[in-house]
Amino acid sequence: MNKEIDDKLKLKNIKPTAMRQLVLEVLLQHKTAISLPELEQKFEKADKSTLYRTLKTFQEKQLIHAVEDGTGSLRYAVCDDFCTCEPKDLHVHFLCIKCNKTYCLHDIPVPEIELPEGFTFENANFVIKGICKKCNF
Amino acid sequence: MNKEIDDKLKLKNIKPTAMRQLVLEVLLQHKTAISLPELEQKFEKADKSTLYRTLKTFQEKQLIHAVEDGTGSLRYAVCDDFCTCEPKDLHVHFLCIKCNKTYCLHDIPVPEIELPEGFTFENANFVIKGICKKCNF
DNA sequence: AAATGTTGTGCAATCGGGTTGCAAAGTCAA
DNA sequence: TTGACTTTGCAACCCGATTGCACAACATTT
Repeated sequence: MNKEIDDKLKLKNIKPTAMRQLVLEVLLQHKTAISLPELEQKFEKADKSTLYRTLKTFQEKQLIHAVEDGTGSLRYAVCDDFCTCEPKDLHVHFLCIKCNKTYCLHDIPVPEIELPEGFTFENANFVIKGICKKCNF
Repeated sequence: MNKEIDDKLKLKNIKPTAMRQLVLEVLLQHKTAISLPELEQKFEKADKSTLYRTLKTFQEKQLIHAVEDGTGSLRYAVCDDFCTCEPKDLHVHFLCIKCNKTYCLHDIPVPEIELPEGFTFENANFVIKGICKKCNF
């Protein structure tokens, strides 16, 4: 099997079943974040709930992160190798309103915000909507 | 009928039906953003699709704005009087993961982000999750 | 290898938010 | 009052997410 894939699974302590290898392969190939329904379409016959649980496992083990891009379905993208999904690892996402793809802007961290007194920070979801490079030309 | 409510409707060119007055009243009373299902519960017998379309109308006329807070349902809050829902009017939202309420942080504008070349900005959704003041004490 | 426990998978069903079609009721102007 | 337009209520539907259950795959112990 593909070395990179098995390495990534091992790195995050995920047992490398056939299903998981396939799913991770699709996730890695896909340049933009992908939703469960989209993932389903990539497979001829895989079961929805299996895919669902595979994504959940990946997410728990911090192999992937979820983006709430407001399209009505959560989208997932592979984390950087040493991401622990903590505040410092958070980045901005971009949803193209034309092609409906969601990009990870890995280089753009979510800006720190000074919250009102008494409010404490746990997590953040920052999605910018607009037109992506491809659709702009 | 309540003067404030009718004024707000008139200001945004919305015909003041009984239903709309009631819905706006609830929205104004409610300190945090409210979802369609939550709104439904505030009424004994109002119809879901009527409420749905009322919210849509309010949103189109920029009386309210929607927040995608990742709870699975859109939440709505009344805009400031002269909000036109343009980038300059965007503010950060805060979702308390304990009481599940979504606050408008009116005073905290969504920070400007320098997008990668070729990407253009249209809109943004920035939700911070954590514990709110009430739940922290 | 057989027996046992644990984990993963497939199928079917359910839940819940959002949305739509349609007909009846209400509004308004001529 | 008539006719055009808008709003409302009801029922149905769509679709993403989630769960229960049984069986399969795998690992572990004897």
